[in-house]
Amino acid sequence: MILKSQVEWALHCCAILAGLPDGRYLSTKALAEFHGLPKEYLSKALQSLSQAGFVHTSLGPSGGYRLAKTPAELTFLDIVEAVEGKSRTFVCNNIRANNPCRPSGYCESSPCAVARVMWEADEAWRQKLRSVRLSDLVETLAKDIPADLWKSSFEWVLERAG
Amino acid sequence: MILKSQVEWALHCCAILAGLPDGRYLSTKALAEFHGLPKEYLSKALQSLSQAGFVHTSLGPSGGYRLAKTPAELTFLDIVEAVEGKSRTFVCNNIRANNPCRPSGYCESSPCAVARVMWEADEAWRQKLRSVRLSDLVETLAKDIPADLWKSSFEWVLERAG
DNA sequence: AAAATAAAGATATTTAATATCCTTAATAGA
DNA sequence: TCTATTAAGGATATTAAATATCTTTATTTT
Repeated sequence: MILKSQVEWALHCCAILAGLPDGRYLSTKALAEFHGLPKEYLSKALQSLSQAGFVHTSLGPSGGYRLAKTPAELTFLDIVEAVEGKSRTFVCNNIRANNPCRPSGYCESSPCAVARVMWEADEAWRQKLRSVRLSDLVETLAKDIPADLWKSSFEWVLERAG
Repeated sequence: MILKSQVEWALHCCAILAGLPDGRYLSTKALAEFHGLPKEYLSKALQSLSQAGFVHTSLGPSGGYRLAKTPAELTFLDIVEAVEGKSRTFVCNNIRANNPCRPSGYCESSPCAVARVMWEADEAWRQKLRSVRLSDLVETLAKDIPADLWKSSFEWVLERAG
């Protein structure tokens, strides 16, 4: 069980968009080039963010994406769920219902105990993702690299932002 | 991203094995029949548990599986990891390394900030799974179904246990 | 009018999950 | 000793999901 690589892409793209000045847009092409990703496929991840309402889009030359919310209003969970979907990572097939000793017509009152635990773990995962904001990520990313690389990266981005 | 259904199977099988009297074994055939699962494929999940050292096996007629530890010594995480593997659910492809502004030869000092958060969430998931023991599951399962169904189920199992 | 863009649908390609089948070695019981 | 039954593991097939690529369309800026 491994998350789609699109999750990683979307998080990095949002981090870049977070640094974009108000009113400007960054295209799929620029985001793909900056991260060394396949443009067409990255586009699908960005479409997911758009459908979830986390980015605004603009058409035509100088079009592209910008965040629809402030970086403090966006969490990891928002972005992960936009790309990966909101369904739980454990699916209960209710195999207890196959127990040959069951009276026919017997019906469970509650979800399977196995599923309940797995879903609690899933929720712990989501809770952690919910607790980290995009603004936290940007802050950490900035600390992790030399200031001049940070600066030149945003110059590179701004040259391509419409 | 969804866990293998074998995870669900392994957890239910361990719960049954937890109720098996000392020294007795339950075969793949019986476990598959009890849960309505494909015997050959379930066998692979049980082999994973065996390789991880959580069950003992016995060959020949009246052979099969029994737990290698007490239900209190086995956690959800043990069983999930035996079947699903221990690798993290988020793989970092280090796409920050593709940043065109990077000086060649530049080397990161720490893992990517995106990955660090995703791995913390992964760890929260594991921590929750680590906190629930097989004995807890058995207790809950027993509470969830009528006592007579519980009893007849174990009679069914014991009739087939070598 | 021309060029660039996002969106979305169609279609491959690759990888992982889900099986099934077969052979081998071990073992219990007749 | 013989037979039936078992786990283990390898080989292979099938199905579903992830990863891409290509094309068309509508929109918008210049």
